[in-house]
Amino acid sequence: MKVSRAQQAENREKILSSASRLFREKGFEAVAIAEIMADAGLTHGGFYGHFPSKSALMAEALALGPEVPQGDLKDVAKAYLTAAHREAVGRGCPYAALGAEAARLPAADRGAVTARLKARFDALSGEGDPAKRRWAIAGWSAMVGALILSRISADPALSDEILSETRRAFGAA
Amino acid sequence: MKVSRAQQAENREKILSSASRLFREKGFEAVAIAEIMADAGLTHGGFYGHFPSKSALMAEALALGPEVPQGDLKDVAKAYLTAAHREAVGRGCPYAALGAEAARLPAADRGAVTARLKARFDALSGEGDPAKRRWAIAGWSAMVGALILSRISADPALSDEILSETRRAFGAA
DNA sequence: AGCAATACATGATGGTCGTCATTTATACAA
DNA sequence: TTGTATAAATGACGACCATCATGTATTGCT
Repeated sequence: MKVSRAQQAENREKILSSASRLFREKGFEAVAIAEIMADAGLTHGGFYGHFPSKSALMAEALALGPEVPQGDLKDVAKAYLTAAHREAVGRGCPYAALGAEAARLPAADRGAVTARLKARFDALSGEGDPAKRRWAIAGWSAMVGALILSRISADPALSDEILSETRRAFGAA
Repeated sequence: MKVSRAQQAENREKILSSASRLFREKGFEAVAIAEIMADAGLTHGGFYGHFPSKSALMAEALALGPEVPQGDLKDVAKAYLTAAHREAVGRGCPYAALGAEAARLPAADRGAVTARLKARFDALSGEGDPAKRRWAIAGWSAMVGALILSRISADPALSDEILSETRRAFGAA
């Protein structure tokens, strides 16, 4: 059964957002296409009318995710390094949830993520200020790393400490 | 065919080290038990004599990996944030290669990694010096994050920049 | 209004995987 | 030396998955 053009576009977006969330929650290999389609309210057969492969879907889903936060590093740290973000894997940072799996994608499929990454560094860097750019890169790395490590720790105290101490390293209480 | 006690222990270690490398290279779900066993020079059937499940193997394999590097943060950064480390995923840092997947393990299976993580922070922290501990946590987070982000980038220049700028943020040329 | 295009549903296929039951051959104890 | 415990090999099972072929109903054009 055919659907309207508008409905088709809507379905594509729904597939993409379902995939993005499920991939972050369970990992790329652990999610089946049928599961994504069901989550989007469709059946598995229609998938290949929207995307050429599961990897292509992953490549697009990776470049989704929350908008680049506004403000300087300190503000970003205060919003990013929270227990709520640690818990909400499915709605959180794609680099922290899927970074290692993104790195395993063939280089040809990593163009979109790379562009997003570049844009984020540019947004956090000053115009032509090398020192500021350096701290943007090292600082953003610290946030992603801290979130991942805090998620690994089975000890809640250590997990909290990783978040709070990294926050304080940015001068954010 | 039964083997000697020594041979059995040796086999177990071989399974563990093969698993550790393959998991880092390809991810947890992408590696089959038969593949691990073949890499260890055995067949798949013997696996469950050594480990109760694939997850249990993952939990043990995660706590393996390179020794905690000696020296202060600057020295660690110089050794950790290199192109060679970025390329050698299978022989590199388990947190950077498997961090997100480790976080998805049930808490009961994360005890060993958590202990390793704690030990690393303690090794990098001064004795009872809160400021030093803060920088150990934030600094180690930055290294793990930078390595992951540099592996995501499909643009070699950006990938190199992430490593070198983060290195310089530690005062390491 | 009628028809051709097509988006999604249904169903199938070939392959893979984790796990377990059974067999085989060897180590170790008696 | 002989018998038994057992580590690993072989093989099987049920489930699941990515992808594709075909059916079907609805859209959008003429």
